[in-house]
Order: sequence, then C-alpha cells, then structure tokens
Amino acid sequence: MLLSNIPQGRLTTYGQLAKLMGYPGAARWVGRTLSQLPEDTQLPWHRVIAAGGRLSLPANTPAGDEQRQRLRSEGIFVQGDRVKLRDYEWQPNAVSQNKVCF
DNA sequence: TTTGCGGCTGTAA
DNA sequence: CTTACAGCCGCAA
Repeated sequence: MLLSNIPQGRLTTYGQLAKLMGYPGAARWVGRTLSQLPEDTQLPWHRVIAAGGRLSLPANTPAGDEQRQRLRSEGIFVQGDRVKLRDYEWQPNAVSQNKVCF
C-alpha cells in the first residue's frame, strides 16, 4: 500500500508511484488505473498528479474540480493546472514496501 | 498468441 | 508553450 500512505498536504506523481510499485515507466498505467477507481474509494487519488506539478485532470470536469477542491482544502495552492510540486513533494517512506497495489 | 491502439505520462527538442 | 517520440500496460481484434 503506497498511495494510501501519502500524508495530507503531500503530493506525488504518476511516474513516481509507478516506479515505487515496481513498474518504472508505467506512469500511464497508474493514471488509467486511478481513473477506474470507484467513487467511494478511500484512496487519496487527488494527491497524485502529473510530472512537474501539473494536474492532468482539466478543470470544469467533476473529477478535476473535486481534486482542486480537496487539494486546496489540504493547504495546497493550486493555480490553474499547476501546483508548486517542489514544496509539497512526497518522499516515499522506506517502510513496508511490498509489491503493488494501492 | 501476436498486433495494434489508446491512455489522469515523461522527457527532450 | 508546442510537438515528437519513447516506453509500459490493458484490452480488443
């Protein structure tokens, strides 16, 4: 469980996650997977963004707005489709790094 | 089983 | 900012 370990106010990228889960380079896979998550999921999917601190979900979409709202409520400054990744970047915890899954 | 295509990407030009 | 291309995975043909 990696995604579920991301603390509030922290961010990570698809590529990062993929790498941490043992699928380096499979960022797209992560993204697609997240997009298939149930609506009542408990995972902090909104803390997963594209590289460089970009929100790949466009505003004006249910998911996009939802994400922005949640991020802002966690104290993250979101401007358009950008955030200051440098300030919120999440450094993985070298703990129970099993394989795979959220 | 192999091939092709598309996706919440990533990096370089 | 806009291509272009590289990988990787899942799914359908």
